[in-house]
Amino acid sequence: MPAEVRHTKGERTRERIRSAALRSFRENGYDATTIRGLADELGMSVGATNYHFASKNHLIQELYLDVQERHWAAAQPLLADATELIERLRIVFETGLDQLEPYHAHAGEFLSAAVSPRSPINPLSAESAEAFAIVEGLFAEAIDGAAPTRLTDYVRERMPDALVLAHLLLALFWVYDTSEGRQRTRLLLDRSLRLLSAVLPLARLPLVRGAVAEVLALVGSVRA
Amino acid sequence: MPAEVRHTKGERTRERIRSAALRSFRENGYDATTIRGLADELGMSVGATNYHFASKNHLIQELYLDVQERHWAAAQPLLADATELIERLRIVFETGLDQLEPYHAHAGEFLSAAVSPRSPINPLSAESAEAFAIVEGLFAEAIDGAAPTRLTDYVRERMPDALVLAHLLLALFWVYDTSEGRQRTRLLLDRSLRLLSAVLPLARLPLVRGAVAEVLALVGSVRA
DNA sequence: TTCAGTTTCTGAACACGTTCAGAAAAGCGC
DNA sequence: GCGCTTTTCTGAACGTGTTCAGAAACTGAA
Repeated sequence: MPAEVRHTKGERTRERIRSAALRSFRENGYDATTIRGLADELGMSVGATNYHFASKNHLIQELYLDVQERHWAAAQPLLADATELIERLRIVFETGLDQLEPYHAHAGEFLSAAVSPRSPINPLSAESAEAFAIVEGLFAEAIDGAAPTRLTDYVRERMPDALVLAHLLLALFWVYDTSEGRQRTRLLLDRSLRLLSAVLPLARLPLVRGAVAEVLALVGSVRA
Repeated sequence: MPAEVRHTKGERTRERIRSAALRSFRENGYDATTIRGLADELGMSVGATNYHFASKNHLIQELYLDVQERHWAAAQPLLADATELIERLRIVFETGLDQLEPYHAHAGEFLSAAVSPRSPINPLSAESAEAFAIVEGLFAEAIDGAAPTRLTDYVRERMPDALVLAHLLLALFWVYDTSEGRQRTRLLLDRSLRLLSAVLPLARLPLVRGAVAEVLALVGSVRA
Protein backbone atom coordinates (compact mmCIF):
# COMPACT_ATOMS: atom_id res chain seq x y z
CA MET A 1 0.00 0.00 0.00
CA PRO A 2 1.61 3.29 -1.10
CA ALA A 3 2.65 5.74 1.58
CA GLU A 4 0.49 8.63 0.34
CA VAL A 5 -2.78 6.74 0.90
CA ARG A 6 -1.94 4.90 4.05
CA HIS A 7 -4.61 6.80 5.92
CA THR A 8 -7.67 4.88 6.92
CA LYS A 9 -10.59 4.73 4.54
CA GLY A 10 -12.53 7.02 6.83
CA GLU A 11 -9.85 9.68 6.73
CA ARG A 12 -9.79 9.63 2.96
CA THR A 13 -13.57 9.87 2.67
CA ARG A 14 -13.65 12.65 5.22
CA GLU A 15 -11.11 14.61 3.21
CA ARG A 16 -13.08 14.08 -0.02
CA ILE A 17 -16.22 15.42 1.62
CA ARG A 18 -14.32 18.31 3.14
CA SER A 19 -12.75 19.51 -0.09
CA ALA A 20 -15.94 19.11 -2.10
CA ALA A 21 -17.80 21.11 0.52
CA LEU A 22 -15.21 23.90 0.63
CA ARG A 23 -15.27 24.21 -3.15
CA SER A 24 -19.06 24.25 -3.25
CA PHE A 25 -19.27 26.79 -0.41
CA ARG A 26 -16.94 29.05 -2.35
CA GLU A 27 -18.77 28.61 -5.66
CA ASN A 28 -22.39 28.33 -4.57
CA GLY A 29 -22.60 29.62 -1.02
CA TYR A 30 -24.01 27.94 2.03
CA ASP A 31 -27.68 27.55 1.16
CA ALA A 32 -27.12 26.24 -2.36
CA THR A 33 -24.64 23.68 -1.05
CA THR A 34 -26.82 20.72 -0.15
CA ILE A 35 -25.86 17.52 1.59
CA ARG A 36 -27.64 15.55 -1.13
CA GLY A 37 -25.75 17.44 -3.81
CA LEU A 38 -22.42 16.68 -2.20
CA ALA A 39 -23.34 13.03 -1.72
CA ASP A 40 -24.40 12.70 -5.37
CA GLU A 41 -21.24 14.37 -6.61
CA LEU A 42 -19.10 12.06 -4.51
CA GLY A 43 -21.15 8.98 -5.33
CA MET A 44 -22.13 8.26 -1.76
CA SER A 45 -25.27 8.35 0.34
CA VAL A 46 -26.52 11.24 2.46
CA GLY A 47 -25.84 9.27 5.61
CA ALA A 48 -22.15 9.00 4.80
CA THR A 49 -21.56 12.73 5.04
CA ASN A 50 -23.36 12.82 8.36
CA TYR A 51 -21.19 10.01 9.59
CA HIS A 52 -18.06 12.07 9.02
CA PHE A 53 -19.49 15.50 9.84
CA ALA A 54 -22.21 15.66 12.45
CA SER A 55 -23.99 18.54 10.73
CA LYS A 56 -23.79 20.97 7.87
CA ASN A 57 -22.51 23.55 10.33
CA HIS A 58 -19.56 21.36 11.13
CA LEU A 59 -18.64 21.61 7.47
CA ILE A 60 -18.43 25.39 7.72
CA GLN A 61 -16.12 24.96 10.63
CA GLU A 62 -13.68 23.35 8.22
CA LEU A 63 -13.92 26.41 6.03
CA TYR A 64 -13.46 28.63 9.05
CA LEU A 65 -10.27 26.86 10.08
CA ASP A 66 -9.06 26.99 6.50
CA VAL A 67 -9.52 30.77 6.50
CA GLN A 68 -7.71 31.17 9.83
CA GLU A 69 -4.72 29.19 8.59
CA ARG A 70 -4.51 31.21 5.39
CA HIS A 71 -4.73 34.36 7.48
CA TRP A 72 -1.78 33.29 9.57
CA ALA A 73 0.27 32.31 6.51
CA ALA A 74 -0.50 35.60 4.76
CA ALA A 75 0.33 37.79 7.75
CA GLN A 76 3.62 36.21 8.80
CA PRO A 77 5.91 37.35 5.94
CA LEU A 78 4.50 40.88 6.01
CA LEU A 79 4.97 41.20 9.76
CA ALA A 80 8.65 40.42 9.32
CA ASP A 81 9.12 43.70 7.45
CA ALA A 82 7.14 46.08 9.66
CA THR A 83 8.24 47.66 12.91
CA GLU A 84 5.72 50.34 13.81
CA LEU A 85 2.78 49.16 15.98
CA ILE A 86 -0.08 50.63 13.96
CA GLU A 87 1.39 49.34 10.72
CA ARG A 88 1.70 45.87 12.18
CA LEU A 89 -1.89 45.92 13.34
CA ARG A 90 -2.93 47.10 9.89
CA ILE A 91 -1.21 44.08 8.36
CA VAL A 92 -3.11 41.64 10.57
CA PHE A 93 -6.48 43.29 9.95
CA GLU A 94 -5.95 43.59 6.20
CA THR A 95 -4.69 40.08 5.59
CA GLY A 96 -7.69 38.90 7.60
CA LEU A 97 -10.09 40.72 5.31
CA ASP A 98 -8.22 39.39 2.27
CA GLN A 99 -9.01 35.82 3.25
CA LEU A 100 -12.72 36.57 3.60
CA GLU A 101 -13.03 38.21 0.20
CA PRO A 102 -13.82 35.08 -1.88
CA TYR A 103 -16.86 34.46 0.29
CA HIS A 104 -18.39 37.91 0.23
CA ALA A 105 -21.10 37.07 -2.28
CA HIS A 106 -22.63 34.65 0.21
CA ALA A 107 -21.35 36.20 3.42
CA GLY A 108 -24.80 36.69 4.90
CA GLU A 109 -25.59 33.00 4.64
CA PHE A 110 -22.39 32.09 6.42
CA LEU A 111 -22.92 34.73 9.07
CA SER A 112 -26.40 33.45 9.77
CA ALA A 113 -25.11 29.92 10.16
CA ALA A 114 -22.07 30.95 12.17
CA VAL A 115 -23.91 33.09 14.64
CA SER A 116 -26.32 30.39 15.69
CA PRO A 117 -25.84 29.01 19.17
CA ARG A 118 -26.30 25.56 17.66
CA SER A 119 -23.33 26.17 15.44
CA PRO A 120 -19.92 24.90 16.43
CA ILE A 121 -18.39 27.87 14.64
CA ASN A 122 -20.18 30.43 16.74
CA PRO A 123 -17.03 32.54 17.08
CA LEU A 124 -17.40 32.80 20.83
CA SER A 125 -18.05 29.11 21.45
CA ALA A 126 -15.64 26.77 23.19
CA GLU A 127 -15.25 24.77 19.98
CA SER A 128 -13.93 27.86 18.22
CA ALA A 129 -11.39 28.68 20.91
CA GLU A 130 -8.65 27.15 18.78
CA ALA A 131 -9.40 29.30 15.75
CA PHE A 132 -9.86 32.31 18.02
CA ALA A 133 -6.42 31.66 19.49
CA ILE A 134 -4.77 31.74 16.07
CA VAL A 135 -5.90 35.31 15.43
CA GLU A 136 -5.22 36.34 19.00
CA GLY A 137 -1.71 35.01 18.58
CA LEU A 138 -1.28 37.09 15.44
CA PHE A 139 -2.30 40.25 17.25
CA ALA A 140 -0.09 39.44 20.22
CA GLU A 141 2.82 38.96 17.85
CA ALA A 142 2.05 42.24 16.12
CA ILE A 143 2.19 44.04 19.46
CA ASP A 144 5.19 42.28 20.95
CA GLY A 145 7.30 42.67 17.84
CA ALA A 146 6.65 46.39 17.53
CA ALA A 147 9.05 49.18 18.31
CA PRO A 148 8.71 50.36 21.93
CA THR A 149 5.52 52.30 22.51
CA ARG A 150 4.08 54.19 25.42
CA LEU A 151 1.41 51.59 26.21
CA THR A 152 0.66 50.84 29.82
CA ASP A 153 1.30 47.22 30.70
CA TYR A 154 -2.36 46.66 31.41
CA VAL A 155 -3.46 47.91 28.00
CA ARG A 156 -0.73 45.96 26.27
CA GLU A 157 -1.84 42.80 28.01
CA ARG A 158 -5.55 43.15 27.26
CA MET A 159 -5.17 44.41 23.71
CA PRO A 160 -4.91 41.15 21.74
CA ASP A 161 -8.22 39.95 23.06
CA ALA A 162 -9.94 43.24 22.34
CA LEU A 163 -8.38 43.36 18.88
CA VAL A 164 -9.78 39.95 17.96
CA LEU A 165 -13.22 41.21 18.87
CA ALA A 166 -12.55 44.37 16.86
CA HIS A 167 -11.65 42.12 13.98
CA LEU A 168 -14.93 40.24 14.32
CA LEU A 169 -16.77 43.55 14.28
CA LEU A 170 -14.86 44.67 11.21
CA ALA A 171 -15.88 41.39 9.56
CA LEU A 172 -19.47 42.11 10.53
CA PHE A 173 -19.23 45.53 8.89
CA TRP A 174 -17.67 43.84 5.86
CA VAL A 175 -20.58 41.42 5.51
CA TYR A 176 -22.98 44.32 5.08
CA ASP A 177 -20.61 46.44 3.01
CA THR A 178 -22.15 46.94 -0.43
CA SER A 179 -19.48 49.29 -1.76
CA GLU A 180 -17.35 48.38 -4.76
CA GLY A 181 -14.56 46.06 -3.66
CA ARG A 182 -15.57 46.67 -0.02
CA GLN A 183 -13.72 50.00 -0.11
CA ARG A 184 -15.75 51.25 2.80
CA THR A 185 -14.54 48.51 5.09
CA ARG A 186 -10.94 49.27 4.13
CA LEU A 187 -11.60 52.96 4.70
CA LEU A 188 -13.15 52.28 8.10
CA LEU A 189 -10.12 50.22 9.04
CA ASP A 190 -7.73 52.95 7.94
CA ARG A 191 -9.59 55.69 9.79
CA SER A 192 -9.98 53.57 12.91
CA LEU A 193 -6.28 52.82 13.00
CA ARG A 194 -5.48 56.53 12.70
CA LEU A 195 -7.89 57.24 15.50
CA LEU A 196 -6.33 54.54 17.60
CA SER A 197 -2.85 55.95 17.08
CA ALA A 198 -4.09 59.39 18.06
CA VAL A 199 -5.95 58.11 21.10
CA LEU A 200 -3.65 55.42 22.49
CA PRO A 201 -1.35 57.92 24.27
CA LEU A 202 -4.40 59.49 25.92
CA ALA A 203 -5.14 56.20 27.66
CA ARG A 204 -2.46 57.22 30.17
CA LEU A 205 -4.46 60.22 31.34
CA PRO A 206 -5.82 59.81 34.88
CA LEU A 207 -9.47 60.37 34.04
CA VAL A 208 -9.48 58.03 31.07
CA ARG A 209 -7.09 55.35 32.17
CA GLY A 210 -9.32 53.60 34.64
CA ALA A 211 -12.35 53.65 32.39
CA VAL A 212 -10.42 52.20 29.46
CA ALA A 213 -9.09 49.41 31.63
CA GLU A 214 -12.56 48.51 32.83
CA VAL A 215 -14.11 48.49 29.40
CA LEU A 216 -11.24 46.40 28.05
CA ALA A 217 -11.78 43.85 30.80
CA LEU A 218 -15.52 43.71 30.20
CA VAL A 219 -15.27 43.39 26.46
CA GLY A 220 -12.78 40.60 26.92
CA SER A 221 -15.24 38.81 29.14
CA VAL A 222 -17.66 38.17 26.27
CA ARG A 223 -16.24 34.73 25.86
CA ALA A 224 -16.34 33.70 29.50
CA MET B 1 -71.95 44.01 12.86
CA PRO B 2 -70.32 45.26 16.07
CA ALA B 3 -67.72 48.00 15.74
CA GLU B 4 -64.89 46.09 17.35
CA VAL B 5 -64.89 43.35 14.70
CA ARG B 6 -65.60 45.37 11.61
CA HIS B 7 -62.18 44.56 10.22
CA THR B 8 -62.05 42.22 7.29
CA LYS B 9 -61.76 38.52 7.90
CA GLY B 10 -58.18 38.63 6.68
CA GLU B 11 -57.22 41.25 9.23
CA ARG B 12 -58.71 39.19 12.03
CA THR B 13 -56.97 36.02 10.91
CA ARG B 14 -53.71 37.86 10.51
CA GLU B 15 -53.97 39.16 14.04
CA ARG B 16 -54.75 35.68 15.40
CA ILE B 17 -51.66 34.27 13.70
CA ARG B 18 -49.57 37.19 14.87
CA SER B 19 -50.47 36.90 18.54
CA ALA B 20 -50.16 33.12 18.59
CA ALA B 21 -46.73 33.43 17.01
CA LEU B 22 -45.53 36.12 19.45
CA ARG B 23 -46.66 34.02 22.39
CA SER B 24 -44.99 30.90 21.05
CA PHE B 25 -41.79 32.77 20.24
CA ARG B 26 -41.67 34.00 23.80
CA GLU B 27 -42.46 30.61 25.32
CA ASN B 28 -40.71 28.22 22.98
CA GLY B 29 -38.23 30.24 20.96
CA TYR B 30 -37.84 30.48 17.22
CA ASP B 31 -36.89 26.94 16.26
CA ALA B 32 -39.53 25.23 18.37
CA THR B 33 -42.21 27.49 16.96
CA THR B 34 -43.35 25.69 13.84
CA ILE B 35 -45.73 26.82 11.15
CA ARG B 36 -47.54 23.51 11.41
CA GLY B 37 -47.83 23.90 15.17
CA LEU B 38 -49.32 27.36 14.85
CA ALA B 39 -51.72 26.19 12.15
CA ASP B 40 -52.87 23.26 14.27
CA GLU B 41 -53.36 25.44 17.33
CA LEU B 42 -55.41 27.92 15.32
CA GLY B 43 -57.34 25.23 13.47
CA MET B 44 -56.17 26.29 10.05
CA SER B 45 -53.93 24.91 7.33
CA VAL B 46 -50.25 25.62 6.86
CA GLY B 47 -50.98 27.54 3.70
CA ALA B 48 -53.12 30.05 5.57
CA THR B 49 -50.22 31.34 7.64
CA ASN B 50 -48.14 31.72 4.53
CA TYR B 51 -50.94 33.65 2.91
CA HIS B 52 -50.83 36.27 5.68
CA PHE B 53 -47.08 36.16 6.37
CA ALA B 54 -44.81 35.45 3.46
CA SER B 55 -42.34 33.56 5.63
CA LYS B 56 -41.49 32.59 9.17
CA ASN B 57 -39.00 35.46 9.23
CA HIS B 58 -41.79 37.90 8.56
CA LEU B 59 -43.36 36.69 11.78
CA ILE B 60 -40.27 37.69 13.72
CA GLN B 61 -40.52 41.10 12.21
CA GLU B 62 -43.81 41.45 14.07
CA LEU B 63 -42.02 40.61 17.28
CA TYR B 64 -39.28 43.05 16.41
CA LEU B 65 -41.74 45.90 15.88
CA ASP B 66 -43.49 44.95 19.11
CA VAL B 67 -40.21 45.28 20.99
CA GLN B 68 -39.43 48.64 19.40
CA GLU B 69 -42.81 50.03 20.38
CA ARG B 70 -42.45 48.82 23.94
CA HIS B 71 -38.99 50.35 24.02
CA TRP B 72 -40.37 53.72 23.01
CA ALA B 73 -43.21 53.53 25.52
CA ALA B 74 -40.85 52.55 28.33
CA ALA B 75 -38.31 55.27 27.62
CA GLN B 76 -40.64 58.24 27.22
CA PRO B 77 -41.78 58.75 30.84
CA LEU B 78 -38.26 58.29 32.20
CA LEU B 79 -36.77 60.79 29.76
CA ALA B 80 -39.18 63.39 31.05
CA ASP B 81 -37.40 63.35 34.41
CA ALA B 82 -33.75 63.39 33.34
CA THR B 83 -31.71 66.35 32.19
CA GLU B 84 -28.09 65.30 31.99
CA LEU B 85 -26.95 63.87 28.62
CA ILE B 86 -25.27 60.71 29.85
CA GLU B 87 -28.20 59.88 32.12
CA ARG B 88 -30.62 60.31 29.24
CA LEU B 89 -28.56 58.01 27.05
CA ARG B 90 -28.46 55.50 29.86
CA ILE B 91 -32.26 55.50 30.02
CA VAL B 92 -32.58 54.74 26.33
CA PHE B 93 -30.02 51.94 26.41
CA GLU B 94 -31.41 50.35 29.56
CA THR B 95 -35.06 50.41 28.57
CA GLY B 96 -33.95 48.86 25.30
CA LEU B 97 -32.27 45.98 27.10
CA ASP B 98 -35.32 45.60 29.33
CA GLN B 99 -37.53 44.82 26.36
CA LEU B 100 -35.17 42.13 25.10
CA GLU B 101 -34.97 40.33 28.41
CA PRO B 102 -37.96 37.95 27.95
CA TYR B 103 -36.33 36.54 24.84
CA HIS B 104 -32.86 35.91 26.17
CA ALA B 105 -33.29 32.16 26.55
CA HIS B 106 -33.67 31.82 22.79
CA ALA B 107 -31.77 34.93 21.74
CA GLY B 108 -29.29 33.03 19.60
CA GLU B 109 -32.05 31.57 17.46
CA PHE B 110 -33.53 34.97 16.84
CA LEU B 111 -30.15 36.49 16.11
CA SER B 112 -29.42 33.79 13.59
CA ALA B 113 -32.71 34.41 11.83
CA ALA B 114 -32.44 38.17 12.05
CA VAL B 115 -28.96 38.41 10.68
CA SER B 116 -29.74 36.51 7.51
CA PRO B 117 -29.80 38.54 4.33
CA ARG B 118 -33.01 36.71 3.42
CA SER B 119 -34.61 38.05 6.55
CA PRO B 120 -36.75 41.17 6.41
CA ILE B 121 -35.64 41.98 9.92
CA ASN B 122 -31.98 42.14 9.09
CA PRO B 123 -31.52 45.30 11.16
CA LEU B 124 -29.71 47.09 8.36
CA SER B 125 -32.22 46.26 5.65
CA ALA B 126 -34.53 48.74 4.02
CA GLU B 127 -37.54 46.93 5.46
CA SER B 128 -36.26 47.61 8.96
CA ALA B 129 -35.68 51.30 8.36
CA GLU B 130 -38.91 52.09 10.15
CA ALA B 131 -37.97 50.21 13.32
CA PHE B 132 -34.47 51.62 13.09
CA ALA B 133 -35.95 55.12 12.94
CA ILE B 134 -37.88 54.59 16.19
CA VAL B 135 -34.71 53.98 18.18
CA GLU B 136 -32.82 56.67 16.33
CA GLY B 137 -35.60 59.06 17.27
CA LEU B 138 -35.28 58.07 20.91
CA PHE B 139 -31.55 58.81 20.91
CA ALA B 140 -32.07 62.10 19.07
CA GLU B 141 -34.64 63.08 21.68
CA ALA B 142 -32.26 62.09 24.48
CA ILE B 143 -29.59 64.38 23.03
CA ASP B 144 -31.78 67.32 22.09
CA GLY B 145 -33.53 67.42 25.43
CA ALA B 146 -30.32 67.38 27.44
CA ALA B 147 -28.79 70.29 29.30
CA PRO B 148 -26.31 72.20 27.11
CA THR B 149 -23.10 70.26 26.55
CA ARG B 150 -19.81 71.01 24.86
CA LEU B 151 -20.50 68.82 21.82
CA THR B 152 -19.43 70.07 18.43
CA ASP B 153 -22.34 70.41 16.03
CA TYR B 154 -20.93 67.72 13.82
CA VAL B 155 -20.73 65.17 16.61
CA ARG B 156 -24.17 66.10 17.88
CA GLU B 157 -25.61 65.58 14.44
CA ARG B 158 -24.00 62.20 13.78
CA MET B 159 -24.48 60.78 17.25
CA PRO B 160 -28.00 59.30 17.04
CA ASP B 161 -27.04 57.11 14.13
CA ALA B 162 -23.87 55.92 15.83
CA LEU B 163 -25.75 55.31 19.06
CA VAL B 164 -28.28 53.05 17.35
CA LEU B 165 -25.40 50.97 16.06
CA ALA B 166 -23.88 50.98 19.53
CA HIS B 167 -27.20 49.71 20.82
CA LEU B 168 -27.17 46.89 18.26
CA LEU B 169 -23.67 45.98 19.41
CA LEU B 170 -24.75 46.04 23.02
CA ALA B 171 -27.60 43.72 22.09
CA LEU B 172 -25.09 41.44 20.38
CA PHE B 173 -23.03 41.35 23.57
CA TRP B 174 -26.23 40.67 25.49
CA VAL B 175 -27.05 37.65 23.33
CA TYR B 176 -23.80 36.01 24.33
CA ASP B 177 -23.90 37.17 27.93
CA THR B 178 -24.12 34.13 30.18
CA SER B 179 -23.87 36.00 33.48
CA GLU B 180 -26.67 35.92 36.01
CA GLY B 181 -29.36 38.38 34.98
CA ARG B 182 -27.05 39.65 32.22
CA GLN B 183 -25.17 41.73 34.81
CA ARG B 184 -22.17 41.90 32.56
CA THR B 185 -24.08 43.64 29.82
CA ARG B 186 -25.37 46.19 32.32
CA LEU B 187 -21.86 46.64 33.65
CA LEU B 188 -20.45 47.12 30.17
CA LEU B 189 -23.09 49.73 29.49
CA ASP B 190 -22.31 51.57 32.71
CA ARG B 191 -18.57 51.57 32.11
CA SER B 192 -18.96 52.57 28.48
CA LEU B 193 -21.14 55.51 29.41
CA ARG B 194 -18.58 56.66 31.96
CA LEU B 195 -15.88 56.35 29.34
CA LEU B 196 -17.99 58.31 26.88
CA SER B 197 -18.53 61.08 29.37
CA ALA B 198 -14.79 61.25 30.04
CA VAL B 199 -13.89 61.19 26.37
CA LEU B 200 -16.56 63.35 24.75
CA PRO B 201 -14.83 66.63 25.64
CA LEU B 202 -11.61 65.33 24.10
CA ALA B 203 -13.32 65.07 20.73
CA ARG B 204 -12.71 68.82 20.44
CA LEU B 205 -8.92 68.37 20.43
CA PRO B 206 -7.34 69.12 17.04
CA LEU B 207 -5.62 65.77 16.58
CA VAL B 208 -8.65 63.72 17.53
CA ARG B 209 -11.48 65.80 16.17
CA GLY B 210 -10.99 65.03 12.49
CA ALA B 211 -10.51 61.31 13.06
CA VAL B 212 -13.63 61.05 15.19
CA ALA B 213 -15.65 62.83 12.54
CA GLU B 214 -14.42 60.49 9.84
CA VAL B 215 -15.09 57.33 11.82
CA LEU B 216 -18.56 58.56 12.76
CA ALA B 217 -19.35 59.14 9.11
CA LEU B 218 -18.06 55.73 8.08
CA VAL B 219 -19.86 53.85 10.79
CA GLY B 220 -23.04 55.65 9.86
CA SER B 221 -22.59 54.50 6.29
CA VAL B 222 -23.17 50.86 7.17
CA ARG B 223 -26.76 51.15 6.13
CA ALA B 224 -26.13 52.89 2.83
C1' DT C 1 -8.41 -18.88 4.93
C1' DT C 2 -11.75 -18.02 8.40
C1' DC C 3 -14.21 -15.55 11.51
C1' DA C 4 -15.38 -12.09 14.88
C1' DG C 5 -15.22 -7.30 15.75
C1' DT C 6 -14.97 -2.70 14.16
C1' DT C 7 -15.51 0.91 10.93
C1' DT C 8 -17.94 2.73 7.27
C1' DC C 9 -21.84 3.32 4.55
C1' DT C 10 -26.86 2.85 2.90
C1' DG C 11 -31.37 4.55 2.13
C1' DA C 12 -35.81 5.04 3.93
C1' DA C 13 -38.11 7.87 7.26
C1' DC C 14 -39.09 12.18 9.73
C1' DA C 15 -40.28 17.07 10.52
C1' DC C 16 -39.46 21.26 8.72
C1' DG C 17 -40.52 25.87 5.69
C1' DT C 18 -42.32 26.91 1.46
C1' DT C 19 -45.16 26.68 -2.88
C1' DC C 20 -49.26 26.57 -5.57
C1' DA C 21 -53.36 24.94 -8.21
C1' DG C 22 -57.64 24.95 -7.08
C1' DA C 23 -61.59 24.99 -3.68
C1' DA C 24 -64.30 27.61 -0.46
C1' DA C 25 -65.88 31.78 1.58
C1' DA C 26 -66.75 36.58 1.66
C1' DG C 27 -68.04 40.78 -0.33
C1' DC C 28 -70.70 43.46 -3.47
C1' DG C 29 -73.64 45.47 -7.06
C1' DC C 30 -78.09 44.66 -8.59
C1' DG D 1 -81.80 36.45 -3.31
C1' DC D 2 -78.50 36.13 -7.43
C1' DG D 3 -74.37 36.18 -9.82
C1' DC D 4 -69.77 37.63 -10.23
C1' DT D 5 -65.34 39.05 -8.43
C1' DT D 6 -62.07 39.17 -4.93
C1' DT D 7 -60.28 37.45 -0.82
C1' DT D 8 -59.14 33.73 1.91
C1' DC D 9 -57.99 29.13 2.74
C1' DT D 10 -56.80 24.04 1.76
C1' DG D 11 -53.74 20.25 1.54
C1' DA D 12 -50.73 17.70 -1.24
C1' DA D 13 -46.15 18.18 -3.09
C1' DC D 14 -41.26 19.58 -3.04
C1' DG D 15 -36.55 19.89 -1.33
C1' DT D 16 -34.20 20.47 2.79
C1' DG D 17 -30.97 18.70 7.14
C1' DT D 18 -30.95 15.06 10.19
C1' DT D 19 -31.58 10.31 12.20
C1' DC D 20 -30.92 5.47 12.58
C1' DA D 21 -31.49 0.37 12.08
C1' DG D 22 -29.21 -2.54 9.58
C1' DA D 23 -26.12 -3.88 5.62
C1' DA D 24 -21.57 -3.90 3.77
C1' DA D 25 -16.70 -3.42 3.87
C1' DC D 26 -12.65 -3.59 6.14
C1' DT D 27 -9.20 -5.26 9.78
C1' DG D 28 -6.50 -8.28 12.34
C1' DA D 29 -5.81 -12.38 15.01
C1' DA D 30 -6.05 -17.51 14.89
